[in-house]
Amino acid sequence: MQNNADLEKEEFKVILLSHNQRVTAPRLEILSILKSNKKPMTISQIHSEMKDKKTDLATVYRTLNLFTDLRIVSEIDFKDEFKRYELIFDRHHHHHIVCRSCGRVDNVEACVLGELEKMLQRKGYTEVTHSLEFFGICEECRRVSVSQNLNNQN
Amino acid sequence: MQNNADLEKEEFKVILLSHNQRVTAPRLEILSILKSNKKPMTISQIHSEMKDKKTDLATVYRTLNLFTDLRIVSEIDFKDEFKRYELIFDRHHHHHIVCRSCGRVDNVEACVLGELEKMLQRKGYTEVTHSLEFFGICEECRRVSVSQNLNNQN
DNA sequence: ATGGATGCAAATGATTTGCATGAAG
DNA sequence: CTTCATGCAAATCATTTGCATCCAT
Repeated sequence: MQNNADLEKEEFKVILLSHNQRVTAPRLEILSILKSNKKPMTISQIHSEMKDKKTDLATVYRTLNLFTDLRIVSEIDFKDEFKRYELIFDRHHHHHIVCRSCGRVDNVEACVLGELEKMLQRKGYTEVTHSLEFFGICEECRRVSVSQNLNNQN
Repeated sequence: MQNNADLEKEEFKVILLSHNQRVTAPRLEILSILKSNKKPMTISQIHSEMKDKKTDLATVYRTLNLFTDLRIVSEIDFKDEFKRYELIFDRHHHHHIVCRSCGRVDNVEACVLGELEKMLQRKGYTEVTHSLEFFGICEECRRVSVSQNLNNQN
């Protein structure tokens, strides 16, 4: 009888093999970390969550670049200095909203861009994709900043 | 009688002064370059278009960071290694589509995200903005690649 | 005058790369 | 056994920063 970890490992093997890629320990562990985290992760977050501490940062970079090319992950830009990565398979298309103050990330499930993409295809573009991120101040940060302003009034 | 260049210079002075910023030659020239180019530009594109060849790259970086903070320009990510910048004032809100093959950039005037932003505000987020870029293969690149495939068939 | 902007040079830091070794198929 | 992935170290390259000087106000 297989446990969850084994099942997951089988799933990841299938993914790698179906892309004609070798199954290696770092690749499996990176996929597992991405799967258990529900939010886009930076390279160094991924690296520091690895149990296998001898895996080099360069391997993590190479692996995520590979996965991006294979479209196993998508590369996400939150307008800071780090690229972030998120699994594509097993999650439906969605976007994010990032709090400009605390960095909190929520998913935005709705996507209304199908019409725009169709319009672009009518203009001659093919293989149209898009990258969309929202930025704002989350409720908690707004509360904190309001109470700070009150404190400064005395 | 003022010519166009003088008028433009006056416009840029007003912008800088209204943000309590000093009017300097590099700042005026960078604004002018951004205005005459209708597409987002990289730092090094901006720098190489400057007539004043003694302006340092560091100054261009500092100026664009300043303009971004002041929301005079917006910083745009085309998922390559360079940040790009575009004037905000005097152009209405729009997005871009970038050809993944030749890099050609077109404006996408329609924006259908007002509803989504309202939904996010109902969820507690304030000061909501978004970044949206499209990627695809433009008609010309598709034609080239089709004819290349034909050539390879003989 | 004087605080801020610039040029110059050096530092920073994320990302990439060359190469020898080890592991996957 | 042969191709490809990895570890390690060094290189790369966009971007930032320290500092002396210059200039806008």
